[in-house]
Amino acid sequence: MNLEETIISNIKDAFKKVFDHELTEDISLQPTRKEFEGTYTFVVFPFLRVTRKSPEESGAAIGDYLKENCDVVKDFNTVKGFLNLILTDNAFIDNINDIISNENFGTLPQKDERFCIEYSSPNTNKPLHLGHLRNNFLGYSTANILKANGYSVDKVQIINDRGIHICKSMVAYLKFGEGETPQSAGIKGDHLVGNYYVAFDKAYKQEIAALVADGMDEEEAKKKAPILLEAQEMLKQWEAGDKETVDLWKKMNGWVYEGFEQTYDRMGVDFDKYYYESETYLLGKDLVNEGLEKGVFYKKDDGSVWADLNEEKLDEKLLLRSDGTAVYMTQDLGTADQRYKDLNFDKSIYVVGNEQDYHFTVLFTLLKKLGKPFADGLYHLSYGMVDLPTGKMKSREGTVVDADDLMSEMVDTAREHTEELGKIDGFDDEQAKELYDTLGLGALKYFLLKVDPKKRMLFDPKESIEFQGHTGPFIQYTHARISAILRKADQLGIEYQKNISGSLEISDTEKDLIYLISEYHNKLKLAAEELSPAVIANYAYDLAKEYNRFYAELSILGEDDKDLRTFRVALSAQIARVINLSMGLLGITVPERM
RNA sequence: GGCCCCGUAGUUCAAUGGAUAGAAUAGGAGUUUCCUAAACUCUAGAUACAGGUUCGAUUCCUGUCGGGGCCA
Repeated sequence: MNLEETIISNIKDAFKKVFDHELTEDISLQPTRKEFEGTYTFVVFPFLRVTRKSPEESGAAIGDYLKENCDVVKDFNTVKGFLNLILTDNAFIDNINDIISNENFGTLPQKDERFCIEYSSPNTNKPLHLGHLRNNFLGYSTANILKANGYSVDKVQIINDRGIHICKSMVAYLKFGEGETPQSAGIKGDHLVGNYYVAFDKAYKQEIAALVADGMDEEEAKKKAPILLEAQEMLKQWEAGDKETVDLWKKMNGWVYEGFEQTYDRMGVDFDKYYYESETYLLGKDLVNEGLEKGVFYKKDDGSVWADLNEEKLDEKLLLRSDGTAVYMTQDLGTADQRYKDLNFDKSIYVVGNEQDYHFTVLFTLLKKLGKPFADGLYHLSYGMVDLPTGKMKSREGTVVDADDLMSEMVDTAREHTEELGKIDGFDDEQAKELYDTLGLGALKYFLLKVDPKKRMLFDPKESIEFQGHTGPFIQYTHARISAILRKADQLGIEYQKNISGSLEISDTEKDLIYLISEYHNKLKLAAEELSPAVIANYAYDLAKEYNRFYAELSILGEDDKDLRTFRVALSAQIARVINLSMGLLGITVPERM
C-alpha cells in the first residue's frame, strides 16, 4: 500500500470511529496548494452531511484522529473545509526507499485485456505531413502508455493503397515520368509519387480551364477532363486485374513504402501489423447482407442498401450503392470485423482526426446494431487538427508542412543551437549527430504531445519549436544535469542505488520531489484512462521544473553531511529514472550529456 | 439549413466541481569565484457575454456572440 492509499484507508477508519459512519464512496486526496503547509489535502465539504459539524470542526476531528492513529501523519491544519496533512520525514524516506528497491517501478501489473490501436494510416499518393506527425506520435505514445499499464497492445495501420487518388499519380507518371525512379531522381519514393499527384492536379486544372474556354460549363468540364477520364479508366483496369496496371501500381506503391519506412524509422514509430485497403476494400458486403437478414438495414427500390439511424439522431446512412459497390463505411465495417477475428481484442482504438467524428459514431452504432460482440470496445481517439498561422493545411494551396522536412529542420535547429552554446566539447562527430537527432526530435515530439489530444493546436513554424521553457529539451537538459551528477557520484564511490538509512532532515523541495515521483503510477493510470500522452508530458515537465529548483537551491555533491549527500544523489537518480520512463512513454530519448 | 467540437494573460498551453485560476513565451528587474545559465529568482498580465444549478463553477445546464469541423 502506498502513502496515499494508507492515508485514505485511515480516513475511512476515522469516519468509522469518529462519526460512526461507513464510507462507501471512493475518496481521493489532492495535492496541497503551495501556499499552505502540507502534502495531501482532504476536502471535507462533501461529507458535512455525515459529520454534522462545521467544515473546520469536521476537518479537525479527522485530523486529530490521523495524527493519533496514522503513522505517516505528523500534523495537520484546516482552512475552511480543507484538511491539509503534514507528513513525517520518515514517510518520505520510506516512500523513496520503496521506489529505489522496486525494480518494476513504472510498469503496472499485467492485465488480462488486449488492445488494438490503429494509427498513421496514410494514403500512398503523398508523403506524410505535420498532421501525420501528431497522429503517429499520439498513437505510438498511447500504445506505450497502455503497455506500461499492463495491457497487451497490437499496433496496426491500414494503408489506403488503392482508389482514384493513386490512379491519378499513376496516370501522371505515365504521361510525364519518362521512366524516372527514386534512384534516378535522387528523392524519396513517397515524395516522387507525391510530385506526380501534384502534376496530375496541375494538368487537370489546365484541361478544365481549356474546356471552359471552349464554352463548356465548369461542372461538366470537371467531369469530362480527359486526364480524369484516364484515371477513372485506370481504376477500372486495376479492379479488373490488368497486369500492366497492377505492375505499375505495385512498383509505385513499393517506392512509397520505402519512403514511408524511412520516415517512420526517423520518427521512431513502428507497427505490429499492416493492413492494405487493396486487400480489405471488398470486405463488409457480407455484413451488409447480415444486416439485411436481421432487418437492421433496408433496401430501397433502386437496390441501394441503407441503415436508418434516425432513432440515434444520426440520419440515414448509405451502405451499398444501387450498382452494388461499397462505400467507405462498408469497408470499415468489414475491416473492424476482420481485425477482431485476427487480433481478438477487447478494446480497439482508432487514432483518427476529429473531422471524422460523425463517421466513427455511425460506424460504432452500426456494429452495435449488428450485435457484434466487440462493438462496445471500439473507441475513436479523436484528435484535433494542427493549424498553421495561415489556417488549415491544404495540399492544393501548398501550405502543407512536410514531415521529413520538418524533422530535418528541427535537427538543424538543434545543431545550430548547440553549437551556439558551445556545448559540443568532448563529442565526436557521431555522438554530436546523435545528440542533434535526440534534441530536434525530442523538441518536436514534446511540442505535439504536450497538448491535450482532443484539442486543436497551433503550429507556428517560426516560433513554435523552442528549446527553452516548457519544452522537450528542457526536460532532456534536466536529465543530462543529473547524469553528470551521477557520473561524479560514481567516481566518489557514493552508493546511491541502495535504500536510504539514518535520520535525515529533508527540505520542502525534496519532499515535493518525492511526492511527485510517488505520483507517477497515478499519472500513468490517468493517461491510460484518458488516452492522453499529454498527462505524462505535463507531469515530466513538473518534475523537471521542480528538480531544477532543487538543483539551484541546494548543493548535492557539496553537502557536508554524508547521509544527506547520499540521499540527495539517490533522489536525483530516481528523478532521472522517472524522467527517463516518462519521456520513454512519449517516444523521446533523453541524453546523458548535452 | 441540421448536427458536433472549441472560446482562459499580448501569444502558446494547464487546471478528477474545490482554496488567492497554474506554466511557458514575449515585457521589466536580478542571479555564474560553487554539481551544466538549454537553468534559477522576483515582477506585471487572463476564465468571450448574460442567466441558472451548487456551500463552492474555467469545469455542469440554458441562451447570445465568436472560431472550427461534419452532413448535404
